[in-house]
Amino acid sequence: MTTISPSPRPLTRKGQETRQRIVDAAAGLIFRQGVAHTTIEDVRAAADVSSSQLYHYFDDKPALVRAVVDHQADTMIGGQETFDFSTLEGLRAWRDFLVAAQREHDCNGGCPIGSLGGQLAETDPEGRAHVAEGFKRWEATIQSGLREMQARGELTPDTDPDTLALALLAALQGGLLLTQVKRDTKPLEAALDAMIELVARLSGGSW
Amino acid sequence: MTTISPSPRPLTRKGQETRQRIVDAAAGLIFRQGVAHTTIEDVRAAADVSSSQLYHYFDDKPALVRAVVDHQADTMIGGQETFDFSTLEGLRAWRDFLVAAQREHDCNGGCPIGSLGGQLAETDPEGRAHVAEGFKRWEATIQSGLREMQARGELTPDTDPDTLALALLAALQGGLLLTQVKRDTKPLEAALDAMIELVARLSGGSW
DNA sequence: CACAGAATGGATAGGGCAATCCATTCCGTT
DNA sequence: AACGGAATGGATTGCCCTATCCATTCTGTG
Repeated sequence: MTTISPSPRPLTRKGQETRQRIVDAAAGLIFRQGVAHTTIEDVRAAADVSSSQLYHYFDDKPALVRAVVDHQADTMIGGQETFDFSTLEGLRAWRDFLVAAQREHDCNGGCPIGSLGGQLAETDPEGRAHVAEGFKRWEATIQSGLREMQARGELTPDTDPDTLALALLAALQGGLLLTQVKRDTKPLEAALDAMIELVARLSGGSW
Repeated sequence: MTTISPSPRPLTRKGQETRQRIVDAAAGLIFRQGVAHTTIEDVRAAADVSSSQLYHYFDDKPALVRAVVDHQADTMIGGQETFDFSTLEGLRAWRDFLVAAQREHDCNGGCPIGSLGGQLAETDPEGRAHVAEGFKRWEATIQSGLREMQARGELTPDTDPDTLALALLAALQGGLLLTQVKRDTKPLEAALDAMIELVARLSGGSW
């Protein structure tokens, strides 16, 4: 579900499949090697297409990268629909899931969206906008959980669920970055545990 | 104070000045445009040196980038020596300082070290190691503050100050990343306020 | 002052990579 | 079956950028 889609180019089924294959290949390569070190030739080979196909479906490399950003946002957000952000148990299950996922990658790659943010923010304004949009959608899912929590009276009335959701997402991003750099899941664990602990304590105090 | 310095090349005063000029120029450019979009030619022009000088002082571009990482770590950590991490007022003053600093840059650039981490982690193992080292030093200053706080009895005995310091740093990094991507200081404020609120509440509860 | 090594200048090679171009083939529609 | 547009193939262009090379000028030391 791409939020920013300007040109409704006519695409046959086969075309959509090819396009998707390109995006998938690009997403994998970019996740593993970063934007700058992923060449069009790399993507071309990995997706098993010709270079003209790449430029048939995408105007240029930045356009492909934007498609990857949207794709990663879709994947990431979709993969978390199973978690319940409106209970402490749900939040803790989410935390365990995220930590396990990092361990599986040996702490490589960081956040599929966040790491793109750091790479694009100062060099690709449009790409940055797409990342911001992805974060916004992600934030929304956390927000709705916390709002529900508050509606049930399990969160202090003077707590702003939206601000708390933003803080939670920030802690997650920072935890992932530190984990990626240190190749150790401790930072991610510490960051999420701390924020969840705060949520727990906000079920009674004031903030 | 570079922690990793293998080759003690003989340098005259003039040489050191030139080298420093190169690192300063590179640091500024990289902060503003990222590693990949900063060319040796850019640095050469900004530092007003010849290309042979660049390769006289640095083996290659990655080596220059490592020097920049160390330089940014020194700068960042040095610039925070004035803050007292052992009191809530100190932490809040630090928070205000960081937020103000981001506002001054119009939320551009993100964290001088953290943003480098995201760019180097998967493509430059040595660079990543330098970033990790920088974080380690940064962490240490926060740790000592929180330990002192605990020693004064202002922090619950069953709180681990080192883990809390790590969480604080993670929240900061995530806040900076989101702030950079959204071009809005709210994420940084939310992240730091949340963590400081937790610290405040850990002056009485259990964790 | 003479010598060695450091510092500087500038030109250039050489590789990598984004993007273009011209065909050719496939596919749906009438 | 014929037509138009989509999809594909692969060669090629042209630029950007890292790194090297050789020559020349400083600077400190004995």
